[in-house]
This record gives sequence, C-alpha cells and structure tokens, in this order.
Amino acid sequence: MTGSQSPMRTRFAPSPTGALHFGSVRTALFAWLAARHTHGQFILRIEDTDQERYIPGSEALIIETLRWLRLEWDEGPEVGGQFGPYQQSLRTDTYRAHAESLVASAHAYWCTCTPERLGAMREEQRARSQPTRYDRRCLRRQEEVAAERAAGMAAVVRLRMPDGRTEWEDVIRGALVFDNTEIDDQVLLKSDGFPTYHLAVVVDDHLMEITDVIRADEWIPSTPKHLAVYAGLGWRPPRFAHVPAVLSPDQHKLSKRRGARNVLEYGELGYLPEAIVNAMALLGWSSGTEQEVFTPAELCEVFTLERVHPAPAVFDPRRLDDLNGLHIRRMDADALVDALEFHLPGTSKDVRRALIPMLQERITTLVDAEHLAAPLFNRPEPDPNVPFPPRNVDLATARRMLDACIDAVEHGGLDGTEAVLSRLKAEAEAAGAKPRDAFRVLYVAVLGAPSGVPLDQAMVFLGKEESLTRLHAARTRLSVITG
RNA sequence: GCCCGCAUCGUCUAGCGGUCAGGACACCACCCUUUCAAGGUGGUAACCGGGGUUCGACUCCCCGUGCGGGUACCA
Repeated sequence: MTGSQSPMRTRFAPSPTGALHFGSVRTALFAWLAARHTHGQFILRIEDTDQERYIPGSEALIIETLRWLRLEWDEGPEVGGQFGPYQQSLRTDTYRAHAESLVASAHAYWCTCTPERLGAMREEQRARSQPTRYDRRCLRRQEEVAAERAAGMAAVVRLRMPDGRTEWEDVIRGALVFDNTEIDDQVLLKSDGFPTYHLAVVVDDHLMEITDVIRADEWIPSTPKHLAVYAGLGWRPPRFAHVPAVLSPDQHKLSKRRGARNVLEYGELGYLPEAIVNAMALLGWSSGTEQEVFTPAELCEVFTLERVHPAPAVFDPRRLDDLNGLHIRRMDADALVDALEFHLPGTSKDVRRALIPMLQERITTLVDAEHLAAPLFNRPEPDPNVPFPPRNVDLATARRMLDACIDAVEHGGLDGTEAVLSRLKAEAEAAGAKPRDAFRVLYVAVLGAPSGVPLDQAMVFLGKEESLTRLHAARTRLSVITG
C-alpha cells in the first residue's frame, strides 16, 4: 500500500523559543506521518541560531512533547545519527564555510552597512511606495568593504539574489512563482558569526539529505531565497510542502504571544496522545473517505501530503473532546486502567479495574473520571443545591423508593442487582411515577447527585454496608421533612 | 506601502464541469434506558461578491472583498 512511494526523509526543525502549541506540533505530525507512510526517516533538529530569542529549557520541553505524542525521531537530539550534530549552534563552522564558499563563487557578498543606514533606507523606500529591499550599496564597493573588514568593522554576508524568476512545484499548493526583483538580498551570516535561518536551513537540509521540506506556509515568501542558495552551492533542492496555519477560534494564527496552549497541558487536562494526534491530523487533512477516527498507525498508513487542504484551519476544541471520548471508549480496559493512574491518584490497579465499566463510556476526558468516581470514595455531604426529593418526585414516592431500596438490599443483598432493579422499577410504577424521575431519589441518596455512574454498580462497589448507610441517611433526611 | 497565499454549513472537511452539494463536531427532536452518559434514527445549516469561458459552473479564468502570511544581522 505504501510501497509505491520512495522513502522520504523529513524533519521537524523548531527553534527553542518556548513550548510547542497545536500549530507547530501539527506541522511536526505531518512531517512524521509523511516519513512513516513512506517508511523513511523523521529527523529532529533544533534551530537555535538566534541567541537572543533562546529560552532555556525549551529544547527539553520540545523533546518531552514529541515523546509524549509518540512522534519518535530516527535522528536528532538524544538519539544521534550519522548527520549530527542536530543543534545548529553546534554547526557554526559548517555554515561559515558555506557562506565563504558562496562569497568566493560570487553568489554572496560581504556587507558593512549599519542597522541605522538600513533602517533609513527602508523608510525612504516605503515612503516612495517601493518594496523594501537592500540597495546593494556594498556590492558596488567591495574593495572598500574588504578594507573596512580588515580594520575590524562588523560585517555580514548577503545573498546576491539572481535576476529572473523563481518557480517551484509545492506539494500542497502546486506551482508557485516569484519575480526575483521582489526578493531582498538576504543576510546569510550575521556579524556575530551565526548563520541566519536562511543559510542554516539550506545547508542542514542538504547535508542531512532531507528529501521533503515540510514547514509552515509563512516560509513561502522566503523559499526563493533558499532556492537561490541551493543553486549557488550547486545543490539539488528538495521538494517543498508548505502547510497552512492553525487558527484559534477568533480566527487568529495560533502563537505563543496570543496564549496558545502548551500541548503538554492537554495531557494534564485528560486528553490522550492518540486523540490529539487524530484531531491534529484532521486539521487540514482528510482521508477522502468518511473515516474520521484513526489510530496513529492507521494515519501512517493513509496519510499523504497531497491531501492536505491549503486553507488555514480553526482549531475547535469540541472536536478534540469528541475524538478523545471516542478513543477512550475504544481503549482496552488494561490500557485505560494505566491511563487513569495519574487522574485517580492513590487508587490501586484493582480498584481502577473495578471502576472501568462505570467510567469508560461516560467520560470525555480522563479528568472526568475523578469527578465521576469521587462519590465512590468519599461519602457525599448533603448538598443544598441538589433538590431532595428531586423535582417531579413527591415526598411520599421518595420515601417509598428509599424504603423499597433499603428493603431490597437488606434482604436480597447485592448479588442479584437485576432483581433489586426490577423491584424498584415496579415500585416506581406502583407509585405512579416515571422510573426516570423516581430513580433520581436513589441517585441523590447513594451518590449525592441526581445523576452519576449506574446505581447498581455503584452500590456493588460501595458494598452492602456503606450503601445502606447512605440510604438510611437519606431516608432520615426525608423523615424530618413534614408533609 | 510592496509582495505572496487562501476562500464549501457556526467549526473541520468531501467535491476535482452535469451531485437532491456528502460526512464529522456542535445544536435540536425522537428511540433505547435505573440517573447521566454512550449508542441508534432523523432534522436545522454552506458553495464570499461581480464579471467572463461553457450547452452547463461550487468546480476553469479575471476583478473585487475578506482573512492569513511575508516584507529583520527572528525563526
């Protein structure tokens, strides 16, 4: 099924500027899926060439996030690989050498213009409704520049953007064309000796033998620069797939600045990694069939970049809720017992196993389990906000239901809950009440709320003694009421 | 300012010249039912606007509008 495509080497190359959010992880997921689909390799590379924006600890955070989601990388930090190192800050000599090679072949040049001059230049261009581009002043005075550099003046290496047009076939968007006169002579090597993204990304992708560059569509306008670097170095460029942005419900692009949530937080909120993967895959991608629920393995099987929709997508958390519930219901009991360990702290495996039949089909997130199971661990206090007797149930019926339940449990026990339930149902009907209403009395009595896990299973879990204690307490509450 | 990208129900999407425009989430109703869920059935809801091309446009082209992005010695 996947044999027709040659193996792809893809990479995810985040900069360590903070935690990963849905947008960035979705890009990583697409790259991972494309590699897995073709039985190729997925590489993780840290793009830490900007010392000013570096945030300590974020590399560890990125690694933890990817591991939690099971997006395992074949090469990269902590796992190594033959093309390392996989942190750009450790590769500065390589970039410098390539920058100098580009200068030597006249595809790039040194520039000593100050930031002040550059700013003034752009301001002027803007005032004249011109595109803002470097005016190539230093290109015309290379001997002076050489002297200035020799004298210790700060200098950068700029790409000499060739004339003509740049075209490429984007895997997701098809033919893309740029007029090179619109493209700036990009700085490739900063005066601090570090490369810019534009140099490092090309050098690394080539040296690491990346076949398909999968990245956010904000990179489309600078792709011509990258293609020019490939050409200048005499390299064959990879394929490009520019994936659309993920938007928040207010239609804005997800970003750290706007408070996009750290993906790891979703784990604490009770979401399963496989549900998150499923939800992210559906943001911008569809299988073309009517299947919507996928395991990660199924996604690897059917995912192709060609089926990624080019429009930006709004992330709807309700969809994630739905998928999370569906994945929880599909889990086998043992897996759920393990997944619940974090959210039902202090419980034994056996206790959690006993809880599964009550919880599995009625929780959306794992944290829901905590709330649903709470009355099974701690006897609920009467809550003034919970009407008792419940609405639509008169006092006489409520008393009658409780008496019947107490009698059934005392004499019949909890071994045959079927019998208990049918007796209670008959009792409700005899009292002229709908079972729907009458049973709420018992739910409030046993669980402290008019709804919750199934009554019979709850009582079995609590045991005969505790069940009777709660039923009697409720009966007493009713006795005090006059009427 | 200049450049680029995108455009189907509220949201995610299918569609690749002729369809009653399909599915999912959410919402509503009903069924099932010991509560709540889950599950089942049904329903409300969309082709941004204007020009072309064509026997025929959601689909192809142009313009506009809207949204997003780029325009750094940030990625």
